[in-house]
Amino acid sequence: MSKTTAADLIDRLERAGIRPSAQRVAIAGYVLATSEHPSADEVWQRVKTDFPMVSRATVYNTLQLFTEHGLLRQLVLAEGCVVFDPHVAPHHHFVDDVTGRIEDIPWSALRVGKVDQLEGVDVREYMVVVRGRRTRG
Amino acid sequence: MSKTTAADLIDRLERAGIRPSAQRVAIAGYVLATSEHPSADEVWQRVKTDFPMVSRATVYNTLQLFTEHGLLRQLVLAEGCVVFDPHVAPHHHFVDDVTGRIEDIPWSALRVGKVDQLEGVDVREYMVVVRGRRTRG
DNA sequence: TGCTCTATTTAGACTATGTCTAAATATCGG
DNA sequence: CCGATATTTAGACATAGTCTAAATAGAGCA
Ligand SMILES: [Mn+2]
Ligand SMILES: [Mn+2]
Ligand SMILES: [Zn+2]
Ligand SMILES: [Zn+2]
Repeated sequence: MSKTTAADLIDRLERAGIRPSAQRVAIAGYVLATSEHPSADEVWQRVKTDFPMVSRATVYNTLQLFTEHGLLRQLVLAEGCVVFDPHVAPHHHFVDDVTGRIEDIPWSALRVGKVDQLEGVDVREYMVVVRGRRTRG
Repeated sequence: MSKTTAADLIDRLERAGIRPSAQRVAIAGYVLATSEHPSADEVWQRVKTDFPMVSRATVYNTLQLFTEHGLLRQLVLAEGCVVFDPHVAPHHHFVDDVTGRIEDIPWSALRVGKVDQLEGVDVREYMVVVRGRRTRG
């Protein structure tokens, strides 16, 4: 039953090399503990209930700061930002960190196992998303 | 060397149950042949070079129509639409089709093979993205 | 303590992009 | 051709990410 106290949060921010301002502690109190995978604006809405005067820019900047210091990851999974792919058969994707370009990986080029053993889900589709850099090729 | 002709495109649209208006054929001529994984606005910009008067609404509606008829897939992979995850260790994700909720799948729950055999890429990270519905559980 | 420099926060403008509407246009069946 | 339907259009609207200049808060030092 270890509840995350303000002192715990301050400690964590300081160990990450981040000065623990009141705003940053409030943001950390939500976003470092959630399992909700919130968008930046969702974090803003949520933090405002405890800290009404926090600005949108502070929340965005703080999330970026936490990410740079390894306390958060950014996942490109939010609905509403889609790209279109005329290749409708199952395949995987590679996203180039440098250019942002999305490339196809043939289904047979990777092997994914144990998907059918997932509990409590009715799987419609799945794919591997690989991120990195292109080398010579 | 089979170039996609307008007649081919019209045929494909008709077989999909879509009336082949001039705008739809112009949009199809780009988006059904590309390997670029474009966003809707990128499709709009591109199609406008050949068909300057096409409206944004038509492009968005047409992409939706093509998707509903199985000619396109929508991929949630575009940079700029991120969610934040305090769980920074490698893991996979399940996205609920009904609620949009993103849930963690432990790294050990799935098995991914042959990633190290990908040619021409320096892999920084990868994950499986599973989409579907929650059942009882 | 009070001063000065720096880090941080703020409001709000700005941009980009997805959505919606009502009117105009094109196409179809008869 | 005519009336009905399908499609397209311009532009308003909404949402969310970015940027800026000014205000505030905090740290280091006299
Ligand atoms: Mn998590
Ligand atoms: Mn493709
Ligand atoms: Zn693809
Ligand atoms: Zn996660």
